[in-house]
Amino acid sequence: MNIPAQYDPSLTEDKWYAHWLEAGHFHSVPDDREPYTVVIPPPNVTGVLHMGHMLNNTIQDVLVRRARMQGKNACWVPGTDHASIATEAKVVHRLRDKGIKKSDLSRDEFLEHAWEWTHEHGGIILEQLKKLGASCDWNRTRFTMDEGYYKGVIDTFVEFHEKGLIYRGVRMVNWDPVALTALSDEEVMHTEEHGKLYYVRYAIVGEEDRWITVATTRPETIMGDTAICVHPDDERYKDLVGKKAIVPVVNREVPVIADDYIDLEFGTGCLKVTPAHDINDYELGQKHGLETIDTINADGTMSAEAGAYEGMDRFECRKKFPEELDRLGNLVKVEDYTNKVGRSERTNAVIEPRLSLQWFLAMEELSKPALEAVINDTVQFHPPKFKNSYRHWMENVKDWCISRQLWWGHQIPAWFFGEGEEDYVVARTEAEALEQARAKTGNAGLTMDDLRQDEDVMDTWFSSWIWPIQVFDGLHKEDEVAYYYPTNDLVTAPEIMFFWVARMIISGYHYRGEAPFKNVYYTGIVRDKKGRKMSKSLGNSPDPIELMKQYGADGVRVGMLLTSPAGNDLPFDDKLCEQGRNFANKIWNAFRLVQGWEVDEAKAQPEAAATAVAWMEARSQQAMEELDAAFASFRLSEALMTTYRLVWEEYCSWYLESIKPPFGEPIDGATKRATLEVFERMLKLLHPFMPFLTEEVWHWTSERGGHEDDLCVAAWPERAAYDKGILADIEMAKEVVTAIRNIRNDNGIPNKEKLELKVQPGDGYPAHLEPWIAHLTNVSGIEHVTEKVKGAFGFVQGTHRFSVPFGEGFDIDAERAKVQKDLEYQQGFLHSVRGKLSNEKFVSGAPEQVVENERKKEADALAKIAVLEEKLADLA
RNA sequence: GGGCGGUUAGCUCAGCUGGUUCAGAGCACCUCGUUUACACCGAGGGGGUCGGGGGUUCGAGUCCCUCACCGCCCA
Repeated sequence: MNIPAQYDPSLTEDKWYAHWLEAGHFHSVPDDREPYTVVIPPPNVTGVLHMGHMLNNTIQDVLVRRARMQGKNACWVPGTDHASIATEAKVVHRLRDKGIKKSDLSRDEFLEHAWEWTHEHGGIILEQLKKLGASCDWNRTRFTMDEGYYKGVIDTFVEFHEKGLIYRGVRMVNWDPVALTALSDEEVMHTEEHGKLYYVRYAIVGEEDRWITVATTRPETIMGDTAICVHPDDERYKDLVGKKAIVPVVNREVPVIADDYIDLEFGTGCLKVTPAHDINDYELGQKHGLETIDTINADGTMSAEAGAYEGMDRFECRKKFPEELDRLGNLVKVEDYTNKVGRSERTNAVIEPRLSLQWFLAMEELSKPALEAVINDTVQFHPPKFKNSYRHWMENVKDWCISRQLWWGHQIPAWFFGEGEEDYVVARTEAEALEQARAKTGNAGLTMDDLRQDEDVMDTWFSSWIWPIQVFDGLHKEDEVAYYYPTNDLVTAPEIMFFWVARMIISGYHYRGEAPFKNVYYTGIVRDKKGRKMSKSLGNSPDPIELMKQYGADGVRVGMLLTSPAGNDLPFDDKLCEQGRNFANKIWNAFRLVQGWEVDEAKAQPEAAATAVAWMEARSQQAMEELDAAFASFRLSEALMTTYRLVWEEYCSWYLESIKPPFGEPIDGATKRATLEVFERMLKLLHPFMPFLTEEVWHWTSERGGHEDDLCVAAWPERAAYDKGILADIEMAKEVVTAIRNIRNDNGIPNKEKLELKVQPGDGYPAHLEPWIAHLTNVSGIEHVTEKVKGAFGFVQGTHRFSVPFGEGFDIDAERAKVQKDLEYQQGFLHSVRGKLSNEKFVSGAPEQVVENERKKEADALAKIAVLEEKLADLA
């Protein structure tokens, strides 16, 4: 058998993935086992895999694979999100490239294009996840607009409407003038931007040369002003309240009103009130019964109300309008100013607050159990710091604007039959709608032609908020949802805590009476090494598929996990994947070594090997204990690191070196079997992190039968009690080995040259480790002596004194200097210990155990100092 | 403006209820090494006094106050 010296992922990964699929290892059906369920955060249907998906899905796969091996009925449901606004924007863009305007198409024609796009791109990202090794149950793949899911979304709308929780109302919404739709607050990003602050004066009616000056960042809205507002306590303007001011250019008389909403310090202390274009002004308008004049069209151009400016872009108008003000003598001054501007998350367009008729879901009552669940840890957040922002948001939750002026999505199931505010019905189907409309109007002759369905669609999140339920068709059937719901863990990004996580918890309580998952693991953002967010425009985002080609999927998975504790951003560097690849290679080579040993059953097990086997057994048990603890608290990078060190440090560097038979000689059967057993156990522990490599090696280490023998479904190793004594003993012995290696290193003594080792044993000296030490240090033997050894290197471990007699021509001065340095350190240490012990308050105040420890430290230090002083005298 | 989190080796991070040499890990770095699994390697090593200041305590990265800086969320 000739196994290549380097592991080549390209030869194994596709092979094993196909094998697992064929074996049906990822497919789940309800049975009598405990379920372990994860629903994927559905990526946008037209998206391509980026580093964020890599991180997120690697984590999910680790959790799912581990659960599967633990004997749970693991079910990871994949799928995609129709992503209403993002997808529609892409389709519009693509049509534009072909010279087609959305406005030239009918709704049906447009949707045809959108579906075409969806079918073309819909599968890509899921195929990419397979490369990563994601063990999703692909038979369960869902899409938020597939038939059953669509129906579920419509049903929720109708049901909430029947309950009176969904209502229609005129509200100030965040308007995206590019996408031509309303957005929820969560879809608006606020950034600081440089602008100007314009000071504009308005003439007061009936007063000679009396003016009132306001400061505004948005002069183009002046034509929509319907009042001037001052603070009721403001002495400067008190006498003007109740008078009228003249809006420049349009020469409209508006009242001067007073309201304590006004900030006395800002600008001039006077506010122009434009209820149509500012949320606060809108509220002021409501309160004071002001007129609303809309001067801006849906597409961001000026409306007919803007007179000569009609049709001009709002930003162009912002430049031009002040010029006219200046000519008329109304512009007092212009200052540079920095203020917060809201932009659309999707189109980056500056949001225009706009009044419109939208659908809303009343949130206050609905969200109460969802708030409680997170506060009392029924749903646990990892890391828990996110609980605070969750609470803050939930305590101030606003009604959810769920309508969007788009075509791609779930069309709102409302049909209008007249122009009156209440002239509509909400129903699951056209037939139901017609029936209801007939009843409502009392007109039995009404036909579908008399009904007009609402053009709008629902917010994307209004479909994904029922994801953990409806992927199992849980709104319509009980069989599967009863088994899989609630799911176990959700892995997602903190950015969508409000968009998605909070709302899933809300709908979970509403529909199932319990939260949809027990744990939420928040990943961080994958950044480049300079700490910048990865983005297309910066071109700093590596192509995950290329990365996997270069380092193997296992290498990339390890790379993603190495430095990303929950909630922390991940500064990504190819180096991390390289480390992952190197680790894979290390495991591969450990396997090559072990596999290559010929066994001689007649050979007795050497003592050193017996010691090593006992130690490795205990050490791997201890590591499993640590691993379980790390998983229990979702510290996955720590879990990986524990495994990494167990394999590389303990198994490869210490264990294998201590059982290696001399060159060309066979190994005894007992040692070989034990070595393979631990190795296979480690393969199991590694499998969730590195599924491909481990499955490959697994099939090399033993004869494997059918699919049920795959590592993918092998039983997770059982924990057992272990010998802590040998762990401590070996730690001491390792120090001895290192000390001798140091003597060789410092004095240029080759490993091949045998050394003598003498020891004056102290209390609890583990003599049984001597063969192990001798094996690793190439000493001819370990001799017990009762007196100090002259002419030797020396070191102390615990109370045991070791000596290595000098060979030919060693550097006595260097040795003396080293001993001197050591001595000074010990003296310093003794001094600090005695400092504590001579402190009356310490001795009386500290617990007995602590004081006792200090006394022991003192004794040890004294012993060491005595040895070192002797040594120094010896070397003089 | 409100809220939250952070500041520990060159980098990324551990460090739970204050007390064993607790100052740790991985990577990077330096020295040595062509020993028959692996140079995608091995052995060894240097490096931080825990952002600044103050306090509580016998004792503080670990608790409290304060300042500075950074990040995130919300308005």
